[in-house]
Amino acid sequence: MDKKKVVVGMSGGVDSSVAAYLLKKQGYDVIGVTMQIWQEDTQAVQEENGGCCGLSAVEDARRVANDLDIPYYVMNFREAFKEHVIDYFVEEYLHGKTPNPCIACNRYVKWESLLQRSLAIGADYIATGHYARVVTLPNGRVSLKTSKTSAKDQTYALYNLTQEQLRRTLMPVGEYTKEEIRQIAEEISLRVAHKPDSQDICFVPHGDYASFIEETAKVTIPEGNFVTEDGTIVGRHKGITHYTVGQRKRLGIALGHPVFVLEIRPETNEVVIGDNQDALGKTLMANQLNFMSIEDLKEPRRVFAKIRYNHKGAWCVVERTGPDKVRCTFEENQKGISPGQAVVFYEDDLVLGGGTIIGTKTMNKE
RNA sequence: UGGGCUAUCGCCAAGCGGUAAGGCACAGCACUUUGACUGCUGCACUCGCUGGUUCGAAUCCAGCUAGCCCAG
Repeated sequence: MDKKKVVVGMSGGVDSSVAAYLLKKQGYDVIGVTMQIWQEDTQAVQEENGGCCGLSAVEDARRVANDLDIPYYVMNFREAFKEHVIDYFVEEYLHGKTPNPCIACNRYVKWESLLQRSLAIGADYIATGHYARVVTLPNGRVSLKTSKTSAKDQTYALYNLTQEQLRRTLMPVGEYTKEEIRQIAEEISLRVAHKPDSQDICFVPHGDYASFIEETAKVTIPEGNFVTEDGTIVGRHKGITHYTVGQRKRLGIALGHPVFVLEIRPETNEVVIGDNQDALGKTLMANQLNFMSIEDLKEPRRVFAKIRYNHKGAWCVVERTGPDKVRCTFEENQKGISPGQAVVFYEDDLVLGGGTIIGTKTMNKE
């Protein structure tokens, strides 16, 4: 009667399935929900995951919910997803940036649309199968703590959640390792126990995101020149959307030594390349800030920062340089600081906050 | 059409008589809820062509072909 009600976002995968199980076991009134985000109606029931079972995300989730004996619904979030994730993704690439759609999806779809609708049906919380831990700090702030093992930690993709969102969030999976989660799944005989982890951009199934952008934006991305920093033309590129700062492979130019993308210039349709040394940098600027463990950044702080999902992290000093702008100065050179990607700051195992990379020092001529 | 030089994987490039290094590019795999990075594996039964010398040649010799350079 006084049980807290929680909506669990179920993808049909192992993690969210176990999350639902754990919450039920913990005494919550659990409701399973699968979000329809990009799949066509007809595809939704045909989309395959892995070679043998061929069950759709919805089918898997529905069956798990049935096995766990919890109510289950499918909610349509295609509109929000298109606006906040797909359109954003396409726009960023067209402007020579490198977006992270997962972060946008978390912030605006899962924790905005899903949360709202969950609250509307009387839920107290929403929960997901993310490997992260929600913690309330002595200062009253709610933040994220890295998951039990750094081997599988997803706090990076969640740095953008607001205090209000975090207060309504449960992430039971963060207390376990991936192996433990799979083991639990096996113990309770979940049929998805051995389903492979998801990867790649979910709405671009075959990895060809450049074609996806052209189709979605209904534009043809023009070819252009590869140039070196001094302006020498060294080759032709397939269109700026095919590249990202720090990229080495698939450039198609043989200079006898490895070369990397240094910069993408949408104005001139040029992609600047250089050698390994040129690809390193110690400084980045970021905006669209969000703080978690602290309310605001007033003084420079030495923090551990990640500049991409799988970055091992690096020490830097972050300091405010504007109303919504910080500069981050690393102690060691970093490779592939890409505008559009997120930089997330950590203090010990707590997420301090983060922002969106807008450029490096050299690019801003500072 | 006098002289000189060079012709080895898509590109660059080792090799100098003993049975084809390496880098780039490319492909596959691993890693990965983004793009990348990174790691591993694969990638010339053949060295411009034709002969010759030799037990044995990409490596020496001759001719041919092509390109480059210097002279005209």
